[in-house]
Amino acid sequence: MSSGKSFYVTTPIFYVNDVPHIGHAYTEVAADVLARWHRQAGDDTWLLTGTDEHGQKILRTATANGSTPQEWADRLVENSWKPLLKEIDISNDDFIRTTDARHEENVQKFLQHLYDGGYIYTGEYEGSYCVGCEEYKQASDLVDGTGEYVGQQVCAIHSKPVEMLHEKNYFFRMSDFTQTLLDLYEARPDFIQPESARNEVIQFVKQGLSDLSISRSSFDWGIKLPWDDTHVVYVWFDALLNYITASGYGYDSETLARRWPGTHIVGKDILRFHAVIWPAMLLAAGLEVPHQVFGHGWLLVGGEKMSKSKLTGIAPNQITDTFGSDAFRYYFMSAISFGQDGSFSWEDLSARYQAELANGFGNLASRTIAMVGRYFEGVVPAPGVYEDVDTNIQNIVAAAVVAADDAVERLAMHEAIASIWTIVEALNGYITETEPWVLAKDPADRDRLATVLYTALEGLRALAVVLSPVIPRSTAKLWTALGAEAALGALVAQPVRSAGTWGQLAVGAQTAALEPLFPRIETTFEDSAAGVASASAGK
RNA sequence: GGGGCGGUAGCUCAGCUGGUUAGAGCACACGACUCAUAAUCGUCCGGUCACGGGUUCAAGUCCCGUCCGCCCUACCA
Repeated sequence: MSSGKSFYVTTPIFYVNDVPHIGHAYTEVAADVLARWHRQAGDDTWLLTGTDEHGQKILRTATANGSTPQEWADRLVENSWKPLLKEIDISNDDFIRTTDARHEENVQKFLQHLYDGGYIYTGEYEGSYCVGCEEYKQASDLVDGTGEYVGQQVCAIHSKPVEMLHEKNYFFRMSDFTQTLLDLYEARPDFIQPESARNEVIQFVKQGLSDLSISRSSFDWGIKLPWDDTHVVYVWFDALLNYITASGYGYDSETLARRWPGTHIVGKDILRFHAVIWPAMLLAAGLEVPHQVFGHGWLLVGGEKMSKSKLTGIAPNQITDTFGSDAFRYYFMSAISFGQDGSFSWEDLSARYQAELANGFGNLASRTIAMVGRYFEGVVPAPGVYEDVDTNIQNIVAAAVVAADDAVERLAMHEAIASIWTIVEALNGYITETEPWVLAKDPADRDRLATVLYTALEGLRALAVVLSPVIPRSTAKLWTALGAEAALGALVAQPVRSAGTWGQLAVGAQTAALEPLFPRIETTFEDSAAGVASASAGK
């Protein structure tokens, strides 16, 4: 399992104060599908996710809820975030919290290292401070005043003027890295993907980078600067470091060398932090920059970025409760081009579930297993002489596996699934064309019948293996029904890159009856515009 | 204001470095079949490729402009 090359993939860490929505789940699923695929490919895979727990906002909510920030974070991690991972079957190898000792201690080491290297200096931060909010405001948070404050800029929340305050801060010399970063983007076109994201970052950096204020002294819920404990480190500086503090930085150089550099899957909103600030931090510390930063798109509901305030925010369990985790994973991975924005609608989800999972893949498994049960007492029959229609299937399977692996390598999960689906379509056509139910009527066609059903079973075997990273639950059921485990071992241990090699299913193995993998679901949409749907599982 | 991306069949989207009659899935209609989750298979229907210029033997595909949509514009997520 660990003999292959390293594949270290990360998700952003959840800001614990957020409410889990399908956007979080989407990122997690994408990273998880990649991780599962690489694991089955034999790569030395590591999937990291976790939570970001520092910052003034969390301190404030915790206080408002009558608890300490640590207790507050603990509660959210256990009640919201870990359950989310379970709900959508995320196979993370580690879960880091920014309040972990391994994180806090080594963030301090990192800071000290930069400080000693001369990359951090004392400066003065100047900003518009709102006394009501007790925080600095950006220009976008200010509006024109009215009434007695006409002509002034006021806080959008309190409608009162802001004060210009000066505060001693420590700054990171990020500006030093402007050219180095541009050279990096130039030398490694795949460093930032997709192309659109790369363009945006390059244009931004070309304007020149400023130094970054990395400390705060107005509150204390954060990691203290080792040389000045009146300051805590800026939350992003803290958060980004999770990717290396989780894998040995500062305490286990062997593990760090084995994992790092990693591949970061992020939403395009936080691309800049990962593609600009983070590499600059690493360069300053003399560490390798990430292998790749991939910025995926937004999920759009009704053509707009979904949001709670517009009632388009959707909790993952609204979907999984009705359609199941596999359907959730399949839908978002197949229906949306990874990297681009994608439209979500209940109608689309429901239609694809029905057409692709239930009628396409699920029914293919049902009809095949049922015929083997009926015509061969459930025993995998020995194939006879292969004809052109049969070898054609073999070729399609082999080609699909190669294409899928190539697509996953490019993080194009949607393309991978499309390639895999050519097998589903080919097999459904194959069965219709070869008419095993007709062959079954004449004993003289017994051999031919065996060949046809073995071909269908082998196709299903390959499908189970390559779809396992995407829809782990249903493929596991299929694997059991195929009676494959005895001879081949666990599904998750099946080497995905050789899934196309024909004839792996053991002749004589006992198959088992299969309940519908994706049962028909009757849905009604009461108010699809608002993203509200009621659905009930039908039988 | 600056920057990025997009505007292709009813819907969701493919169309790479320009090259024969612009593709897929879904939906719709019709036909075949009955192993299967009223599933499957086949066929038909459907587009002035946002708009206006330009380059070219040839443009959805390159250039310019216009209109429309989404996003970013960084320091306490």
